[in-house]
Amino acid sequence: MSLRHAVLGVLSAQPMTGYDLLEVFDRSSGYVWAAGQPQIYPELKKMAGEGLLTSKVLHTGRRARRLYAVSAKGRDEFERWVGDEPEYGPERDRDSVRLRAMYLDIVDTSRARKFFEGYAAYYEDRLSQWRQRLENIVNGRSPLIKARLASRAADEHNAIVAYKRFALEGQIGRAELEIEWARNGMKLVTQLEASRRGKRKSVPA
Amino acid sequence: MSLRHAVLGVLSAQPMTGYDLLEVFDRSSGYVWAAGQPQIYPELKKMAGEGLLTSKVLHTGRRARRLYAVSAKGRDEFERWVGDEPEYGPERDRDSVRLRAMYLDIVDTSRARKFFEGYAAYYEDRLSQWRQRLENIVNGRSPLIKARLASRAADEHNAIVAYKRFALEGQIGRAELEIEWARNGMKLVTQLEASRRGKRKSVPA
DNA sequence: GCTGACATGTAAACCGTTACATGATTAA
DNA sequence: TTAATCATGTAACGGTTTACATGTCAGC
Repeated sequence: MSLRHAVLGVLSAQPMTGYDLLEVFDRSSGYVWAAGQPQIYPELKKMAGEGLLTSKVLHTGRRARRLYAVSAKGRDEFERWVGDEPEYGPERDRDSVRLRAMYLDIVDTSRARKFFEGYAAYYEDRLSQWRQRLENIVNGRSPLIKARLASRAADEHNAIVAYKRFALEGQIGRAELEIEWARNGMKLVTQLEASRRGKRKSVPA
Repeated sequence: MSLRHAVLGVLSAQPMTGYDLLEVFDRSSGYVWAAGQPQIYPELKKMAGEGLLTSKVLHTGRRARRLYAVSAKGRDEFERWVGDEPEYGPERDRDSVRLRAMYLDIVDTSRARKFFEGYAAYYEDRLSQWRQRLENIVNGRSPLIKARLASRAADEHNAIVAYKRFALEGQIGRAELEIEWARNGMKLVTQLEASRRGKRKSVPA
């Protein structure tokens, strides 16, 4: 149930519409929480209903848009959540990639190699996204970080940037590790191919 | 929807009851997929209904137990799944810990430190579980790996063990990385505490 | 007039979690 | 006899995904 906290985190920098939030939660944004459109709109409505958000309709040129902002209650709830001990749910102990990797012996080596290539490609993509986001945060070019810093005291700026940077460095480190794992996986496939060939040669001789 | 594939993977080593599977999918087993009891039993029933598993009731001494085994159809489905290109769903781009870490500036430093300590403790626990499982697999002491090797040709044993080992080494590497990240987080908290104290001292002077 | 970005939603299905529920067997 | 382990389930709820659905506005 972190979607609402992710929403509170983003909106605490700046009021936004559902459409704006969709962009932030898009997988390619480099943010650490992904969510689709059929999740965002109902959640915003629900949160407004619970008093965590306030909203008003804007009529600026284009079609009417609803702008959401964090209420005092929302700020409290977010602070409570960040400070609370996280519970480590079972979803952290579920990894379909590692699960698959355990059984690659039952498919041929070309499939196994493709599997690792795809995994590396996936994390290379994440890596570039996260690196870009990190850069935009440390050099203050991201509109969101700009708005956030503007709303906070100058002596807090250091910590605000430091934690965001640190979280993204964690993502980057993980991505690098997974890419390395995948590369080692490709090497393993090659080794297994060689040892199999070796055996086949020696048996018929 | 990997629970069924996790089940097929485990049962492909050896037929088992739901209760046995629960032990394997328990978070402390060091297996790479966690699932609870209200998930396992209905899923087994469903899979048997779809012809992926066969089952028979055992009356050996204790209370009647239902033993499940992978059918030919189940074996095919599992092979298909392992060989298929995985789709990388949005759940891979969701990390409530990193999300929280981004906003630690709004809580006091003792909370932030506790957060990182808890995260390190969590992965230290995982680490010891995975290391133990890895050891049991490479030295062939795990009953599951024994059964699996017994059911397969000798020239396949090498690859079977190698992939399982490699997957677990991936989990271990990730755990080590996360522990290091958490330790660096604690250092960051200390640094931020120091720089804040420094500022407070200099301002009233 | 059409395409693409803007902007917001609903419905059904699926997966997973928490809580509830039951009963047999074995060892202390 | 009582607690722990064995053994199997159901009900209600909550979160996520896929597919469906609608309409505006700007630029080509």
